[in-house]
Amino acid sequence: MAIKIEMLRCFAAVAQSGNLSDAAEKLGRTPSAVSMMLKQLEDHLGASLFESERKSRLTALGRFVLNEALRELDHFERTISNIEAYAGSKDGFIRVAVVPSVAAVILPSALQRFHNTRPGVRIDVRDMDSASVLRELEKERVDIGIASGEAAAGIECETLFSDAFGVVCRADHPLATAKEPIRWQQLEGFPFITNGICALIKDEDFRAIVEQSALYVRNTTSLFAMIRAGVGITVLPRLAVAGERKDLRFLPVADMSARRNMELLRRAHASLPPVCAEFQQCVREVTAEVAVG
Amino acid sequence: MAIKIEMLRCFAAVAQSGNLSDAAEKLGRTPSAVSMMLKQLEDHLGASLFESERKSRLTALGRFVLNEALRELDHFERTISNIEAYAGSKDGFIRVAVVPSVAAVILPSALQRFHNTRPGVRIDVRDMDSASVLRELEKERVDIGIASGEAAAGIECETLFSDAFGVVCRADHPLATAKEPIRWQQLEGFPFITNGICALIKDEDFRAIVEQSALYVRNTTSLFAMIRAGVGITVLPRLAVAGERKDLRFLPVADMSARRNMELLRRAHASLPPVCAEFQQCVREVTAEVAVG
DNA sequence: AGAAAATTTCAGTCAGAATGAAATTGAGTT
DNA sequence: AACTCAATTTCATTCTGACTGAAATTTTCT
Repeated sequence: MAIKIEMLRCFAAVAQSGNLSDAAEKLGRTPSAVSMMLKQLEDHLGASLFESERKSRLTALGRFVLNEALRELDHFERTISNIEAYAGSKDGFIRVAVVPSVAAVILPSALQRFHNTRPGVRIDVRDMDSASVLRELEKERVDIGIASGEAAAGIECETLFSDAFGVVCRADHPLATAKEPIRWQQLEGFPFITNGICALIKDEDFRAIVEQSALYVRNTTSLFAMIRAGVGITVLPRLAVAGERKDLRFLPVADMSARRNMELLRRAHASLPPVCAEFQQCVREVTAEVAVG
Repeated sequence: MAIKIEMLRCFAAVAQSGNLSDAAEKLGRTPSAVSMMLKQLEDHLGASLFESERKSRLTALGRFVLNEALRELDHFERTISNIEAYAGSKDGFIRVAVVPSVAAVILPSALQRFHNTRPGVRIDVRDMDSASVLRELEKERVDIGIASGEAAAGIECETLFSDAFGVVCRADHPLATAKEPIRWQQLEGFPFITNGICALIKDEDFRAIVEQSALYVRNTTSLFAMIRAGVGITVLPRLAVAGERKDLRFLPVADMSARRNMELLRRAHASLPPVCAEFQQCVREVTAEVAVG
């Protein structure tokens, strides 16, 4: 029997819960059903996925398969929800990919404004990093993107606003009391947490700071958690720190070139429905009102 | 009933063959089975996928679903073959993503050499553009990449060779007889076909040429076909033109900065099996022997 | 309108997956 | 080492839902 998606779902559930009965519960099946399906998969592959009979500890193959399976299940689920969303929308359907900070600060108002004039149009918003926004746009998985970074061929872009980088630290950090904009050299000696957006700053004094950093954190939530915990400081655009202002400080920096441009992106030559243009207009208006940058 | 992958496969087959009975044949099912499955899908979505009863002409929803379905089916198939390849390899398993020119020129010898010392190791090679190589590497879908372009955070790179850009045209093109390296301004007035790699050349004289170009072609095969047909000329790295030399000319250019570096890429901190290192060594050796750049 | 082809409907069949009980295995305990 | 308890596997049975083939319907072409 060929591998089926149900087998992957089943295996993933077991691998993640670490035992068979919990997985069975999660899947809404009896343990025996899960056991048989797992056996089928192992028979097909001709090797075992777990180290022992008790289903904790994966083999190397198991880890590999789990990785692939999770990816495939996620892809499948996104495909289905994309299709269902499109089918369920009578008056139009717009898919938007944005970076988290825009999703948090700009989009809520833009969505509300758009919804007032066009209540029937369905909008799918996904947040991801800038590179992924570009990619999803190229692959025609979304209609509109908002991200920083240069547009690739075949992508039109229009600058929405420009956002200055600054130092992010706890309120009780020595730098927090600085009266002047921070120079990169001042960061020297303080534990620094590098993040994905740091790659945009080319200044060599700053690169030196990044070089010395021992920590690289992708996820913004854990990044803030670490700063709160006093693990170190980081550098982010102002917009990314909006909403975290209570216990954290955003300190302007002297390097005026440390900015990112946020671009409104769409595929060139794509024939988007007219509502798409209206939605973009909402985004522009809200951006102007929020008056960032 | 929820959407299942079989429904997508079924729909894609019908949409692509344009009629139900051929699709049924292709799927190894009877037409009635296919019809029922299709009906299930349409019922679930609450809208029809085809314009008329005869299954040619898709609705807008149909086109959208076909797009998504093909993507998903491809993704699924790749997941399965990845898993089966890993499971079927006793002595190791290496996944490589490379740009087409390297796949054609460097990899064959490198694979052969590696296979001589390590016959049991399975290697999966996929060719794609540079951006996709990076992406596949980041997503842990491949272990090793060969591509041009700057490495993102978390990716180690090592320059393999440097490849000069040149003008590609038919043997009977006026420029083909030039004795001197071509200057970008000389391209003015000739129909120019832009391609994906052109984005790497920043020279503003060249950018002006690209601006005026009315054609953008991604696929290398059709790019060569168009040049052969006399539609226009283009600019490519030397290696990408290797093997097409019979009827096409590769003309060196005066702009010495027009080069791309080909990098050997791997995830930093990834614990790759030792055979991976051996394979990389084969690539380095073959590169040195072919002595490109 | 009529013939031919394609598609849908319907009832019956069949395959494969799920169940529940019983057997087996594994980990921890005395 | 024997025992206990829980987890897992096996097995026979049941059940679900997908497939088939024939008949009905619809569409297209003449």
